[in-house]
Amino acid sequence: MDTSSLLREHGLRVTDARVAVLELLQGSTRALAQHDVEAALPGTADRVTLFRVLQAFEEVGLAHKVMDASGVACYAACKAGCDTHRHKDTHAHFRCSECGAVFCLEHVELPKVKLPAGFKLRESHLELEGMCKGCVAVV
Amino acid sequence: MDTSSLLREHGLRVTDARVAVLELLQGSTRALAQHDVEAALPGTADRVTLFRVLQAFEEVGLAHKVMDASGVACYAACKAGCDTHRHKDTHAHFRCSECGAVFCLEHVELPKVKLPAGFKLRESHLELEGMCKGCVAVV
DNA sequence: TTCGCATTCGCAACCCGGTTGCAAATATGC
DNA sequence: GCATATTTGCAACCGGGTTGCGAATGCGAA
Repeated sequence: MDTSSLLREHGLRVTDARVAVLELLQGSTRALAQHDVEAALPGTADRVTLFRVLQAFEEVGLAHKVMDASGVACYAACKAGCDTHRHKDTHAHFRCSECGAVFCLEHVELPKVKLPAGFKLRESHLELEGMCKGCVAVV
Repeated sequence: MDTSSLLREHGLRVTDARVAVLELLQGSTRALAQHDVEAALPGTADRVTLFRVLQAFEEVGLAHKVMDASGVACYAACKAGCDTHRHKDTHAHFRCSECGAVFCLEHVELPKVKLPAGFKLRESHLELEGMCKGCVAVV
């Protein structure tokens, strides 16, 4: 599926900024902060536009949003199976404590947890922390 | 163990702000944002002081820091077994999507996960999301 | 191809949590 | 009670996130 069709299919108009960002996300193994996107696509769009593009992607189910260790939002392209109302909900993330990169891990089984009485579970996310391949290599 | 001794034991001087904040955290079932602490202890200390108190608690192992859904830091008193260099590392948090509260869950088993080649795991955190007792009751 | 309208963009400005530098206040050991 | 290292409060700064609004643009219809 090409990028433009993918955008249209999710109800978004096709613009330079959106195409560029979506392709960037799709080509990345890690989740990118707005900051990273700005750096990777210099001069492509205003920071507000990037903010809105990423926000829109999350709303329509084109990208996941995940917080890095310091609380800044990072985005990763969704795989097929996500849509506006329901993102793939069993999802794991790996955060590198060296470089701060966030990686998405697919196919992770999550444990059953018993919650205190009265609590209702909706989603589970497993957050892993350690060193990524690149940083292990450097040290 | 009383609060003052606990502070001294962790190498911190005993001050009004620290005692008040530590007791607040210990008496709370949920993790508190700096904002919450300010609201709970009006006039006790400047926001910078609260920031530094919470920061100090985390450094010496008196409190855990955990991000809420929007990336703001929340703190919860550590149970015995945490120290300066090593916080209890298998820990689960429950975030209420209604009120934003963060609860700590003890005694949760985490699954083994196989990471991509070259990655090194150090800690795991399970993040659960849903509705807390109070919010379920309201709806 | 051109037109019209709804959407999107860029800018300026604002908000808020987090953070620092520094001088005044204070906890602690003697 | 004194000296000193730590802690506090203030003012100010920072950066990510967010909004309002007029200008530019995508896209369906003519």
